[in-house]
Amino acid sequence: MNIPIGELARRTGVKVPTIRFYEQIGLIAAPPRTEGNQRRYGKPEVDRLNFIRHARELGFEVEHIRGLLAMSQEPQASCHQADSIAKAHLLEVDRRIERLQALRGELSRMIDECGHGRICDCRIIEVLADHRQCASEHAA
Amino acid sequence: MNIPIGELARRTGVKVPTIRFYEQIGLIAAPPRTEGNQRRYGKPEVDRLNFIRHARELGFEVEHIRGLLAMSQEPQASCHQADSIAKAHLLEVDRRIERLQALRGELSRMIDECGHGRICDCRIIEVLADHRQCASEHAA
DNA sequence: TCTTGATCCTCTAGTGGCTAGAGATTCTAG
DNA sequence: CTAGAATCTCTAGCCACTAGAGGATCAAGA
Repeated sequence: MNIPIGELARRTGVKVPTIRFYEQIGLIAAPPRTEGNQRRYGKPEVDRLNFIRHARELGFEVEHIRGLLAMSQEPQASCHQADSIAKAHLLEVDRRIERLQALRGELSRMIDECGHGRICDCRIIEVLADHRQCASEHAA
Repeated sequence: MNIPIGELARRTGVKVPTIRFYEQIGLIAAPPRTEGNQRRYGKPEVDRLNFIRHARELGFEVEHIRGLLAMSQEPQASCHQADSIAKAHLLEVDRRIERLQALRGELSRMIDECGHGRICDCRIIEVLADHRQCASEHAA
């Protein structure tokens, strides 16, 4: 315990200025300070920050994360509300997965079909150039 | 030909201010203007913008797109670079899908349990907070 | 105790990739 | 000729950081 900000950064992979930024926007609470005005953190902050980092990596917006955090910290709160928030999140997550999988398919198809030769035969470029014509004609 | 910017926007799905922005950052060339200083585009710009839009939708960064565009204009060059840009991107997409699926599982578990009246053991935070421990121990 | 160098502080400004809005001009159909 | 849609430039804003200046504090060793 009594972790200084740099150590917190090391443990969570969130950079020091970003931690201060999160405090500023109220995503994490302002921790106690030393006599000399330096921040000191505890174990809960490590968890919370790790959570935030993963959620950010997953592409959730800060506002979204605020909701998830709030939900997780009110175990006694009305189940109705938590339920509907969670369901909305689930829907959103499903949409994301769907889109990423479509994207994945397209990317990997592109890569497969790239003959590793000249640009003029490279499907990566071709596919990006025009989605609708790529299977049919390319001589005008 | 002689397409005004709004028409270009309609044909490519890229918004008017975004087209001007792309010109500003040099992603597309400054087109000729009318007497009255309005931009007029031709067919090549439509293609180029479509390429850009599609690549952006696939999540490629502008700098990557710059590279892909440059490559596409040297048809004799090797497509090795395009291939590696796309592969790196694919890896990233895979990582995202994996994490989202973990989150999805946890969310839907929560929702199930919520149906039974208890959210007091919500583990959303744990799941996202520390990826490495979630399968093993959660009683300290 | 003093010093040194790593870490910390606050503050302002910059980044990417747009997006919005003001206020003026130009184009085009009737 | 005119009305109104589209265009122009410019500035400022958005989100989620990131960088850097300039100074204070902390911990370990001499």
